Amino acid sequence: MRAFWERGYDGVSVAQVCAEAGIAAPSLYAAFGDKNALFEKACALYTEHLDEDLERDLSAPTARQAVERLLRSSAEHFTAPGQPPGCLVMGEPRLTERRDKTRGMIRARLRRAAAEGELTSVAEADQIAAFIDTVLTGMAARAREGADRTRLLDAARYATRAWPA
Amino acid sequence: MRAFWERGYDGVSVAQVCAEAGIAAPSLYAAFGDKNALFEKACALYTEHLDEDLERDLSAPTARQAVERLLRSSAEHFTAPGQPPGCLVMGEPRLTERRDKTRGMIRARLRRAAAEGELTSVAEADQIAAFIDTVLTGMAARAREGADRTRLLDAARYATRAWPA
DNA sequence: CGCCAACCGTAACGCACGCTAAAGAACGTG
DNA sequence: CACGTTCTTTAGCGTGCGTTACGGTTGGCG
Repeated sequence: MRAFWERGYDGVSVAQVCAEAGIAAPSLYAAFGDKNALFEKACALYTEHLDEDLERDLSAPTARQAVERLLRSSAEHFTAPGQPPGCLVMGEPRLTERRDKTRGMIRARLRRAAAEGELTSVAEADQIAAFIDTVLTGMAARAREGADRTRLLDAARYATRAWPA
Repeated sequence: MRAFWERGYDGVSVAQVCAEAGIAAPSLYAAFGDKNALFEKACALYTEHLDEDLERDLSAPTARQAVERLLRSSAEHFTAPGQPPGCLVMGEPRLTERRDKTRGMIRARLRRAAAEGELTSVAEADQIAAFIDTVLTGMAARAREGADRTRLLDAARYATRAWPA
């Protein structure tokens, strides 16, 4: 998981995984099948607590608080010490499906806010969702190329000021 | 250039470039040297008009207008019809240097705004620069995975509302 | 101690890659 | 028409990839 997280599916060779894991290739193949299956296992491990964290953040009483929490915890996750910078899901081209899922949850939360009167319309909710998606994607990419936590949190803080109270 | 733009350096094989260009490998090697030199030529072509466009956008009278123009023209560039979606520079891990240059120009423009009193401090300028960097990076990534122009412009519009007038 | 089964590392396969040498075609010049 | 130059094509090199067959080692059990 660490290797895929750092360098992506195509950037990691099976030999490198074997070296980092301290085992030989046949053992790895006996345990996981092939590189694809190994990657899916790594993804499953990575995304294990992702949905609940997401739901926890998004369950805040107001959409503004929900987005604030989401952006803040994402910035912290993308720069967690002892872990690779960025996000395995955001950095992997083939995981479009998983990203769409997250986007759908954000959009749903904002549409709920529109239905509850916190936002003026569903259209506004979708636009803000697109904006938040963009910021999250950017934060992950910036983290991977070395942006530190402070800078990401700065970006997150300004992003939450984007729509009027 | 199109091939590298669409799929990145590692995602493009010399054989594919040859097929798309309608020439054989030795001709390509005679003309460009090797894959790296070809890529640098493609980058030079891509970035040819990039700095002037950037300076044109950033030369707006106020920093807010400068950022508005930059975000808007970037959103349009990332979704230009007949061209690959996204940005060659933003999508290529090895072009960190080029991205840093763009970031430096944005930060310089916002620091100027701080010096001129449009922003309250250099610290605020740097924070807004980090935010704008993040949004730009995210817009390029979102464009590459299929986000349409409308969505990117929505994100750009909300990003410009992030700091008070 | 002897046996069997499970495990592990070595070595190799087929393939695609970046790259290049040498054969062959096209073309202007005498 | 013959020739020399220039470009293109064919074919192949070495390397690293994902993957797997095989022989040696280890460890538990009678």
